[in-house]
Amino acid sequence: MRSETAELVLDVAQSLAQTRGFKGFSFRDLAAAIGVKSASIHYHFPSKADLGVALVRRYREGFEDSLREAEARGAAVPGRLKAFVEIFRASLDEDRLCLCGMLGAERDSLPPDVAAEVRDFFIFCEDWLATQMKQGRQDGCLDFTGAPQVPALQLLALLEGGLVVARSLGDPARFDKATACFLRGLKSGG
Amino acid sequence: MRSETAELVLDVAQSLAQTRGFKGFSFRDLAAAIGVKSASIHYHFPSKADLGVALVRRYREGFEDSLREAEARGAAVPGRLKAFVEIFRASLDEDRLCLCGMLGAERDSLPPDVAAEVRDFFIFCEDWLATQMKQGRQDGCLDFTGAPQVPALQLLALLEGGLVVARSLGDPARFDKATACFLRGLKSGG
DNA sequence: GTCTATAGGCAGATAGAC
DNA sequence: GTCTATCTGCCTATAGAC
Repeated sequence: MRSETAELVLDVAQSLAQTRGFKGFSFRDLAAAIGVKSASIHYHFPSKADLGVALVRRYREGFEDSLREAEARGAAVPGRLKAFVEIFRASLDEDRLCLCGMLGAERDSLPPDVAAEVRDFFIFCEDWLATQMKQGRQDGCLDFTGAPQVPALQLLALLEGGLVVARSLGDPARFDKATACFLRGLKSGG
Repeated sequence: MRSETAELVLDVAQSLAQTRGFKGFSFRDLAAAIGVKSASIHYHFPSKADLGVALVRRYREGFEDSLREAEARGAAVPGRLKAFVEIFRASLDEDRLCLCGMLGAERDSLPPDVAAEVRDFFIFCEDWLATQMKQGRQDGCLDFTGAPQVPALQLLALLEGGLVVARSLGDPARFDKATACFLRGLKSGG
């Protein structure tokens, strides 16, 4: 279990990391935002690398929870893919990137442990998506040729890149167009 | 005309920006790499914002030159799209991102002038790609429904995101699979 | 758990000699 | 054009009181 303050720190850190990047916020920024001194942040997370690892791990767990929930709702494959897309889309509403899209870009200036967590996140996404693609084709609701890994990778890349481009242009609609048409193209008879 | 040293500075800065991000390199880094002192860098580029603007502008001009060259070669639309993809792919060979993919992610911690140049870059790419898509459909070599802007955006996002994911996973082949299959899907009869 | 205080380093930027 | 020297400010991180 993590203390309330530690969770608050992670909330603020995530928001700043998704907008400014890992090097774009400091312990002082976090401290000021929650009304403590930076030394207190170090009490909860000794180093910035520790904070980064916790940040990405929690982020991935959030993804896993959301997706499990979509599966538990009994959603079929297209609904599950839509749920996946909407997690990304929600970031855009707050003018943020995917945390791991941001950190993945910054890889070479990241503490190695953090970079490893980002890698794990992408692997998780690719695996989950590939599983859905395979299942969808079996169910007859998706139509594509070749390995399920390919549309999985395409969707993941489209989402990560779509956030960057749409946010840079200040136009979320561009993200919506690109992703909606991609999903439509995957559907059998679409 | 820019001095030889200034061009050298831009070369090093571009390489570092594509790997570590804009906040991931300093005037001292650039100076050390080319064997001068940081004050000399300030002589050529008074502020880091000035350097950033010059960097992105030169990058876009390089794109424009490469694409004009592909058109001048008499390449048809599929060949032109391939040329576009290969500019991105070349970054991956050096374990770099697209400069504007990186800077676009970092937008909120960028000098405003630099962010504006990045926006211009994306607009240019979208326009160029949309023009190709439209032409390709007229020529009968591309097959898609709806506005040409949509596959243009999809390809741009796929490339930017594909670089981040593939580089994060240390596997350029993932970029190749995703992009090759996307281009194949666009071709009529494919 | 949070504080004050501080160490030690690196950042962008400038002044002025050569 | 490049240099030395320096200013000012921010960063991560730690020691030790409360």
